[in-house]
Amino acid sequence: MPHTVRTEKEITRFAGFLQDQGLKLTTERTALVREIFATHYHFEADELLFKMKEKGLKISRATVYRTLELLVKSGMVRRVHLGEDHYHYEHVTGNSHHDHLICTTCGSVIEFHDDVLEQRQREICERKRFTPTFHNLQILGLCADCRKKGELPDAPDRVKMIGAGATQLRK
Amino acid sequence: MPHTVRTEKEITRFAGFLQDQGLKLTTERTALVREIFATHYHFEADELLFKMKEKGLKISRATVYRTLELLVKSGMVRRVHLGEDHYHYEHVTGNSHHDHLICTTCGSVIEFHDDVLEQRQREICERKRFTPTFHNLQILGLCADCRKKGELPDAPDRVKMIGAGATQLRK
DNA sequence: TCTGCAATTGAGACTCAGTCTCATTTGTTG
DNA sequence: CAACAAATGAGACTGAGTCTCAATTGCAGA
Repeated sequence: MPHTVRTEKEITRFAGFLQDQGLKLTTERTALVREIFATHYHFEADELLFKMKEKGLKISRATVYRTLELLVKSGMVRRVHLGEDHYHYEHVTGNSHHDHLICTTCGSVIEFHDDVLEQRQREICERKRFTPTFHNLQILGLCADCRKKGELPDAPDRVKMIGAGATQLRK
Repeated sequence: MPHTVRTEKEITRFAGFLQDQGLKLTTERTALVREIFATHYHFEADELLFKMKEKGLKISRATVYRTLELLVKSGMVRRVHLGEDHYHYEHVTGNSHHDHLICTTCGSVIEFHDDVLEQRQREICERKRFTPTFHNLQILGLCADCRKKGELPDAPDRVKMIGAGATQLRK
């Protein structure tokens, strides 16, 4: 599979970040960035580990987590809560910030961005003399498809997720 | 320490819920509800376990988690993410829903509620034909006090928390 | 091109929140 | 008060994520 121009650009971007920090661009890091930017949904750390293994690249769990941490620091990847009890990751492309509608029945995730919401949040912070750096909004509920199928909303504490994912990934 | 009328009322409410479900009101559950409704900040499950132990009531971890689950189901307690990698809990009193401003420097949590924000979220859901059941908004940043002290905002992925809490709670 | 060495890696031990099991105990209904 | 389902405690277990340390590797300078 040929690497797209896009992913190669991201590798260059990451290389620049690493250089600035006096860190090194290794083959493992390169492979991980390539995979992450070829993935267009929210993924879990262990899922990424598993996919690398599938491709015959043996990269340790520690390296996966370490690289994700660097990518988050560089701003190229975001770590998000999607109603489950562990993190998901998503790559950040260009215009960047968005929030999530999460279907508690089928697990699908709809991204959205709304300037009115953002502006109102800034106003609230101002009133409370709070300096925001980041925010995180998940709306849980039932997507149009599940609604149509006559599903009933789950209790909000019982969010099950579908995943492109692979369970029992370890060892 | 005398139990307030308020907490006794909550016990009655929980008893009603349990009865409806064909479940039993045990001494452990009563003690936990009392403690939870006497606590006016966001607490962790292990913190609750530890406080019970401190009071000489030995209630197992399993019971603490099981009771919290029931309380969440009954709507009397809410499980929230506060930027850390595990859950916090808060009791729900009366008018209920709010969101959180979380200081990434000192860990303080400011609650707020804003109807404009809520209304706008409903509009967004409508436009996406999504049926919301619940939402969750955390704004991370720097509180007024930390701002005054000249603290700089942490990276958003590095949220440390103060706690009224007790580390090394197990066993 | 080669060298030196700090940065990086992998393997696996470890942590920590949360779940599960099962033998024993307890609340409630008849 | 008996019967029995529900609940409990102890501790084993799980799964995500972190840490350690010896071995390896990228890269800046000779």
